[in-house]
Amino acid sequence: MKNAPIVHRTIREQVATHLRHAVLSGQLGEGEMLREQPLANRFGVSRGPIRDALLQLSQEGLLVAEQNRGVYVRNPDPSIRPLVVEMRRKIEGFAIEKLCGSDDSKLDFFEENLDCFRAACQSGEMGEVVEHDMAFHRYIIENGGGADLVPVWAPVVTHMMLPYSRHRNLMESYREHEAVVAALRIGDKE
Amino acid sequence: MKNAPIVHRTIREQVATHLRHAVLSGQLGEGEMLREQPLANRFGVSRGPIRDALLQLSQEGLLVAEQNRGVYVRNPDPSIRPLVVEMRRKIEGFAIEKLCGSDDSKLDFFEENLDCFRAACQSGEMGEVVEHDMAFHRYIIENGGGADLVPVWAPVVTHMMLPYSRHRNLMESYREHEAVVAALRIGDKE
DNA sequence: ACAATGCAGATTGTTAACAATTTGCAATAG
DNA sequence: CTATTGCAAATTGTTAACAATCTGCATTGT
Repeated sequence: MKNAPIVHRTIREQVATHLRHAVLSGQLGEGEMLREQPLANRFGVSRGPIRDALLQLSQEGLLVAEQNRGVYVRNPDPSIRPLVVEMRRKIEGFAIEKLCGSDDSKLDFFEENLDCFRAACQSGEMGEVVEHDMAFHRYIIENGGGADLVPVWAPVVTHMMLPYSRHRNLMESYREHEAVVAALRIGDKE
Repeated sequence: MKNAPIVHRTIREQVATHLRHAVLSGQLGEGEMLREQPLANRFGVSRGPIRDALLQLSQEGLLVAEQNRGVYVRNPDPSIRPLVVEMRRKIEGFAIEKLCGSDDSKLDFFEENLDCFRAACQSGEMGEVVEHDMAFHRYIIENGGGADLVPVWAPVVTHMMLPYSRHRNLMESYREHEAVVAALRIGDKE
């Protein structure tokens, strides 16, 4: 019997992805404080899983946690951006290369994701855009690089997407994804 | 009035650094399970901070957490090692470069750290070795790259140090540190 | 004999109460 | 009037009990 895709995620994961989307889609401004109790009330859970989610997002570099003082949205330092951009290219290039000689069934995911991503970009729903954009890159890493590459990749892509949540040409991002998928189809290594 | 260096660290941090040293110094073998209650008893605290520490170390890539099944020491995938090595070089090179034209008072730290590191290498106390090795690299990142670079760097250096905790020439590592400090003294960029 | 089912134990996930720390403001001394 | 001290409220850190989930093994039915 085949397992359906996981439905039972832990509360921590649900809160973490929700907050991640909220920050990357610009619903939460830079420097904005995130208090535990209000978040717990808002999600209808206790503070425990909220704390876990905030700790996780702090580790990813999306938030900054100060001891006994709370957590706020990171204001990214632009000076390290060139380094981060180069690292993202290196990591995803590494994963894509390994993905080339791979099963064609993988392409099905990309086709579907591309459709969703384009629709989201056109509608301008930033929450949806972030959702499918992250899913696209994450799929490349998990299937090409393996589980060990995920912890290395996560903070990099987080820092990449942080400052561009606002002023960013959505359709341009879409064309980049499109180009990657096209290259994968013909097995190119570019 | 001047604040003394922080003495009040949170339990989560203490547990996290302790476990990190335990894994990197080889006291915990690959694949070994880490149960929450036994750890809580061992440290004389409750499960809460232990859970936080395990989550943090999982995010760093040192441990692997499976839902409702526990946490174990990661068995690093050697195939991604070349990529990780290159990333570490890029990151630390970036930070060291920015550290070059910097205050000479910074050198004091390196001198002292170098002494401690050499002593630890000679005595063979792996716990101490890991302690000062990590402190050396972390100081470079925090002072050269800024707080924003830490989340990106942490998983990389973790994955770097994981497989080499055992078969690794300690004195060779020491000479590398020595060379870096010597280069910093004359302001070299290498 | 063999596979499916169903407990019991162990383990993680969640909750709510409690403790410790920080912060802003008011009272007070200089 | 200014600076310092000392609460009081808000907030995070910790704890212990409770709930949900997984694992292994015995039982059962075929």
